[in-house]
Amino acid sequence: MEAVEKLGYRPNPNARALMTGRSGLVGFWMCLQYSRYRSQVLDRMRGLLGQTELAMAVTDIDEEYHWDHSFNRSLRVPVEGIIAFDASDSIQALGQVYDRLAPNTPFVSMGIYWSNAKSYVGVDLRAGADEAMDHLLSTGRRRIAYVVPFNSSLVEEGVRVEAYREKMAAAGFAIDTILTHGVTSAEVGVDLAARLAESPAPDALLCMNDDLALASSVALTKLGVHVGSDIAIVGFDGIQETEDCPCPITTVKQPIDEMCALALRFLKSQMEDPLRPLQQQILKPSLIIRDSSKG
Amino acid sequence: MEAVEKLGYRPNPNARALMTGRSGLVGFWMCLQYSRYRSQVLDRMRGLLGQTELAMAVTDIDEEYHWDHSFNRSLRVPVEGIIAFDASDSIQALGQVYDRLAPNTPFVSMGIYWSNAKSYVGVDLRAGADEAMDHLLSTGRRRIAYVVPFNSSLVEEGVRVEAYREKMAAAGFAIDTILTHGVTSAEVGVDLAARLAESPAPDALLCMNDDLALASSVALTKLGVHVGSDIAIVGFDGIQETEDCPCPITTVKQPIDEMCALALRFLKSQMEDPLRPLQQQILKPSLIIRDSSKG
DNA sequence: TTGTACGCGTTATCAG
DNA sequence: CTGATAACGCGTACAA
Repeated sequence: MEAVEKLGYRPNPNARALMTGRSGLVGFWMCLQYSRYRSQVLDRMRGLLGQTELAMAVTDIDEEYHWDHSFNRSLRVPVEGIIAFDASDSIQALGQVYDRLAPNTPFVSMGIYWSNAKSYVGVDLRAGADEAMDHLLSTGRRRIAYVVPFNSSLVEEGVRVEAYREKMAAAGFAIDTILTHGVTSAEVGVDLAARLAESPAPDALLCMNDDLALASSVALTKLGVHVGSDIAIVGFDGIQETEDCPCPITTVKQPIDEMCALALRFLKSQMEDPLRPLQQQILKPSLIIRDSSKG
Repeated sequence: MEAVEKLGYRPNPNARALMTGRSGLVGFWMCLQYSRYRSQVLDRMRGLLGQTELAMAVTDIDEEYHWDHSFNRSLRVPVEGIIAFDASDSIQALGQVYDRLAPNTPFVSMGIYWSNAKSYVGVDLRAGADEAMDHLLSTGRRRIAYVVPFNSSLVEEGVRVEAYREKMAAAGFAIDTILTHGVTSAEVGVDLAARLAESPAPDALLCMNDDLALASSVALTKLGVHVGSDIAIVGFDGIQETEDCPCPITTVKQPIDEMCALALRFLKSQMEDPLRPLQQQILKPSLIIRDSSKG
C-alpha cells in the first residue's frame, strides 16, 4: 500500500474487466437524430447512472450506416448490459441479429418500439395518439392536419399517422398532411403560411413531436394566428418546454422518469442474475391538455 | 471463418482491450447539473463521435459526491482518452490529482474552465460577459439586474458576476441581484414579480444562462411586461431555443460546434501520439444581439 | 498457409 | 493469513 501510494499505481481497467467480466459500463443505444425529447431522456439516464457505480457508454444505432458497421462498433465496446432507446429498425433486426452477436449480454429495450423476444419497457404511444385525436375531435375540431418534416419516416409510418388516419376516417373527415422542411420556427413558419393561404385552413395541428409543436406555435403567433382559439396544437413527447412557454402546449407525455428508472431496474436485475426470465412492461403515456387546445 | 459464422463467435472486447491497450472509448466528464446548453453539447459530442469508430463513456464529476468517489468511478472505466467539459473544481483539482491517477491517458478539457498544465479548448466567457454588459450600457440601460438561481455557485463566483460587478461599478451604477428559486418560468415569474413590485424596477436582466433568460422572457410576458422595450434580457450560452422563440433573445453564444470539434481533434491527435506536446486554444464567444435587447 | 506458445495485468485459488 | 500461480481471451511473433 505504501508502494501504491508512492508509485501512483492504478489498476488497469482493461485487465480488471477481462478478469472479472465486469467493465462497469452500460451501453446506451440511440439514434443520432436529435430531438429535445431524446436529449432529455439521455440526460435522465445519465442522471440515474450517475447515482450508481455504473457509467454509460453511448453509441448510435442508425440505419444511415450499414447495420454491420453500427452493430460492430456498438458491440466492440465492453459493456455489461445494453439499453436500446427508441431503436426502431434496430428492434426489428434485433431478433435476427442480436442473438448471434451478443447472446449473453443483458438487454432491455426502452421506448415506443419493442420485440417480444426481449425484455422491454414499452410506451404505448398509439393509445396516446388515439387519446389526442379523440380530444381534438370531441372539442369540435374537424380540419385537423398532421404536421411532420418531409424527410421523416413518420410521414407514412408509425402510430401517430396511423391513429390520425383511422380517427379521421372514422369521423368522416379528410386527411391533411403538412410537410415541413425543417423543425425551426422560421422553417415551419414558411410551410404553415403556405398552407394557411389555401382554404379551408386547418383548425388543429397534430404535430409529430413537441419540437415541431413549439416551432409551430411560435410561427403561428408571428403570423398573427392565435394559438388555442384560432387553431389548436397538440404535440408528442411531453418535454418540459411545452409547459414553460407563452402558450402552454397540449402534448402526449411520455413517462420519461418511470421509463428510464424501470429500464435500468430491469437491466440491473438481469446483470445480477443472467438467468432471470424476460421482463416486459408497457407504460401508458398521458395526454396533458393545456391552453393550446382548450379554446 | 466458417466456424466463426457457425458458432456466432464474437471477440471479447475486454480481452482485446487488454491486449491492444485500446478500448474504443472516449471518456466524457461532465457534471450532473442539467442545463439545455450542457445537454446540447453532450448531444453534439455524441454526434461527432458517432461519425468515428469511437464510443463515448459519459461519467459525472461532481462535487456533491466525494472527489475520490467520482474520480475512482470515472477512472474505472477503460477509456483511451478523456474530455472534461466545464469541469470547474475538477480542473482546479486536476493539476494535483489527475497526474497521480491517470498520467498516461490523453486528456483535454473543454469549456469555460482550464488549467495551463493540461491541453484545453477554452471559451473566454469573460470577454463575452464584458461585451454583453457593454452592449446593455451603451444602449442606455442603467438599472441592470443580475439574475441567478439562489443555490448556484454563480451567485458570487464566475466570470458573469465579475463582469457584471466591474462594469456596473465602472459606470457608476448600483448592483442588483435577483435570486430565483428555480429555472422554470413559473418559478422565475414569482421572483421577478416580487422584484418588479419594488422601485426602481430594473430596465435590463443579465441572466446567468439561456434557460433562465427564456424562463424570464416568458414570465415577464405573462406579467404584462414587454420584453425588448420595457426591459432588456441577455442570456448566456447561445442555445438554439433563444433564436426560435416569440421574442428572440440576445445571448453570449458559446461556439459549441467548434469547441467540440477542436477538443475531439486535440484528443485524437494525443491518442495517436502520446508524446505530443500540450495543445491549448482559447475560443471567443460571440454576442448575438436580438430583439430582447434592441428596443 | 496453418498452428502453437507466450504475454498483456488483473483477480481468484490453493498451498504453505 | 500470506505468497506463489493459474486463468481470463485475444494479438502476435515465430516455427512448421
